[in-house]
Amino acid sequence: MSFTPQYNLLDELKWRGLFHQDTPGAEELLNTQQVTGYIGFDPTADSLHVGNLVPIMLLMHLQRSGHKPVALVGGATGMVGDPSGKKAERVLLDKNTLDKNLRGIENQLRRFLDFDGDCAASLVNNYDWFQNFTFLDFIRDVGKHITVNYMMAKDSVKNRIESGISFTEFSYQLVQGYDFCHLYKNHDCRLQMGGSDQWGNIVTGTELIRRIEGGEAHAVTAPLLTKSDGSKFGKSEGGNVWLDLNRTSAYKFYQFWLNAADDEAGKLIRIFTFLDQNTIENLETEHAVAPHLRLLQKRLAEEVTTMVHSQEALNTAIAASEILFGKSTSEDLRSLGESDFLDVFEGVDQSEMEGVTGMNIVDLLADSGFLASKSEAKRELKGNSISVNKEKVDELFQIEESALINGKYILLQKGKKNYFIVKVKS
RNA sequence: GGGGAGAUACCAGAGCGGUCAAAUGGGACGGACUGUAAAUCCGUUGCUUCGGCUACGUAGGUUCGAAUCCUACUCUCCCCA
Repeated sequence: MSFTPQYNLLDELKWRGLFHQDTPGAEELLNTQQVTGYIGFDPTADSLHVGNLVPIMLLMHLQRSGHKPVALVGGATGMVGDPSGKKAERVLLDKNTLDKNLRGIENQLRRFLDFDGDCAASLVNNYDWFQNFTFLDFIRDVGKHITVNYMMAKDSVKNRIESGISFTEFSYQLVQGYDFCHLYKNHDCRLQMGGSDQWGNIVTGTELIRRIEGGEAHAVTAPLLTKSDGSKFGKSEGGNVWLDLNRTSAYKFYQFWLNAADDEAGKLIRIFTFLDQNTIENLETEHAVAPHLRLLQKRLAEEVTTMVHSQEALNTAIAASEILFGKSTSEDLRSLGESDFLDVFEGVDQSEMEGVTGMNIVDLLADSGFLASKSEAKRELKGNSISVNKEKVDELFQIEESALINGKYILLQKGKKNYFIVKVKS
């Protein structure tokens, strides 16, 4: 049986900056056979965040190049805790939280992969094969094949020898390693991918496959994403940027990408979109000529928002951005119908209040919950940073009936980027 | 077990009887400039009914007055065994 991939996966990952290292022979395998490869996702929250998008892209590329992706959710490994990259022991999640997290993550993963056809993806949960695996069986059948010396040599363990590591987290690599072994045996899975911090865990898996099954399996890792200023990727002022619309609105999601720094945008657009090399290089050329137009960031934000959410979500996000950051005025705001207004500000924090007319701006800012205290409200007002319905106001400003948009909304703003909506109860 | 040093705002770190809501730097937020950038410059960074009120590890004490002095406790770090 002959197999030709749609494209050379590793070459593709390399020019996109998604390649860190692989095991010898991985490339040949991928170019001559259809390979089933997997990546595991930790159920640490009930939603994935933009950082998880990197492994998702890896799976999507795997599938697009003609191979079969398996997304694994860590119902079992999530109970243990991966020490990789962690400075201290983690708190264990309870079963209920774990279940909720697993369901949330599974639903999100489905969106990115095609579960039909020749390259049909599958979704597995390692709890399924671990739940009836007894401790004694595990240490006899799996633990016997790996020495403690071997396990201690891993960076994830070595880095914790000084500060301490529980037996639980120490065992983690064996549990994950066995996943690979199980998938090898039952799904003919011969590749595991992941971030470069997963290298140690993955190699424990290939080692187990060699010793238990006498087989050969491979690893491909992607570099860990860091921002050029050294801060963690995927955080914005408001914390993590999630894929769940209830946690991070389409508007905020779009803004996250739009705000990418110039020297990051080229890197990010390679990693997080499927645009080809030519298109990206042209965009970069255009961007270099007119950086203020930020074509690169706009295209990046459009592509990713559409991929993760939808075209409609993108449209809303763009509309909201135009209103919030364009040269829109108080009049533009008032010309919006109520449903448009709500759509535009869908992702903006809001609160409900009554008896707002006649209220002083200081009280409104503090009582609505937009600012923490009246002192802060006064401070910001003195600093000329507060706008009501897009017009700067001072400390003496009173809320009039005419300030209500559509008879019930007031748009508060601190600086350029912080918005808040007060919904007036009548 | 013995000896020593320390605990100050988001972080680092001064202050060592009143003039301390607490220097300075970083961070954060805001303003100017700009491209919803970077760099730069400027401002702000405990609460308040604007009378005050709470705050310098915790609890007491000395004093007209304490972040500063005393006592106990808790925790952290260092050295020796």
